[in-house]
Amino acid sequence: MEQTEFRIGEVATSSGVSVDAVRYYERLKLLPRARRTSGNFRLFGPEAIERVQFIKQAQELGLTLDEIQGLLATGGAEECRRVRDLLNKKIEHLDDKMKAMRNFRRMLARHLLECERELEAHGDAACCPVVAVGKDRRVSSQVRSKTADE
Amino acid sequence: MEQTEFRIGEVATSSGVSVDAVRYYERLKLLPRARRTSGNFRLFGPEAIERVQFIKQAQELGLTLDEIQGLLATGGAEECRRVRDLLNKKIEHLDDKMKAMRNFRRMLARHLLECERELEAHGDAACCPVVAVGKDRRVSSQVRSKTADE
DNA sequence: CTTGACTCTGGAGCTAACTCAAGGGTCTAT
DNA sequence: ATAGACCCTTGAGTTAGCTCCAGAGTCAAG
Repeated sequence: MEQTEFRIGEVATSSGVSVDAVRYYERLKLLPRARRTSGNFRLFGPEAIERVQFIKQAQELGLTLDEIQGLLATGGAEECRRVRDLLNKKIEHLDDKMKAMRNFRRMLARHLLECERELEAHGDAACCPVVAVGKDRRVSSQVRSKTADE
Repeated sequence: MEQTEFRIGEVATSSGVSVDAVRYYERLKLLPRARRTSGNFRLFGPEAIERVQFIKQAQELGLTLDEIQGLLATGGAEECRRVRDLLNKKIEHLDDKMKAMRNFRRMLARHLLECERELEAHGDAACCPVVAVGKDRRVSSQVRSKTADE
């Protein structure tokens, strides 16, 4: 039969974080306070595991625990609207980021190509061209006045 | 005529970081040590600005200064190969991340939809469904044995 | 009822990436 | 030559997100 209660260690290992981290999340209210055994051991439901995994995922994409916190509502209509707005913002943000990522990827790929051409051409005498990174980007306009415009 | 020398403040403001950060990058060798005026003021060339911008970009995509450091070679063939390999790894990594991002985006979008449906249907009596995040993801398999397999 | 693995709390310590402060020089416009 | 904006170094402080520790209690198996 399916297990429905988990002690902190199980939650931790089955979602790939430390028990300390789980307690930490609880302190920050990213997890609802777990109920306890008579001996004061935490008992989590399976949704806790899922939530920890959600947290990890979101984190890897650069959200802070604070932002993640915001995505995890528990309330009624008011809260729901707030979460909806946040979701919208976050999605937009993700879209921007994916675009930036594609650009950056292109840049790296270009450097990679240069790198390989250089090695091909000059072998052990090659001189890595990646140093002059960003060579072809418009930059340093409006750096004119040293006493900058307020 | 084009300006070709910049003091630290110009580098900082024109690439959107603090002067402290610029000095910090120099200490970490993300920037080559700048030459100095007779009065010991740093003088940077325009490539410093570009490099700082590169750093910022990379950072926003989740690279650490350490990793970025690795991408900025200065050496010969050996180094070039190292950078090439790193570039390859990073590109692969970026691809993974973009995929994860698309998934996460989909998840958020789904939550958003639920959120809106709920608000539509129940108005001010709505109860945010985002709490039960990750509901439809296969999870908590192999959480069987409490004394985990080493 | 003992043993060994697990858990508890509270608080200190750690890393990354800065930021701030003190105390003192430099530069340039007037 | 002086004011005010800028810069120097050294070193300490900050925030996020944990991790580690001590000292003590709990739980399941044998």
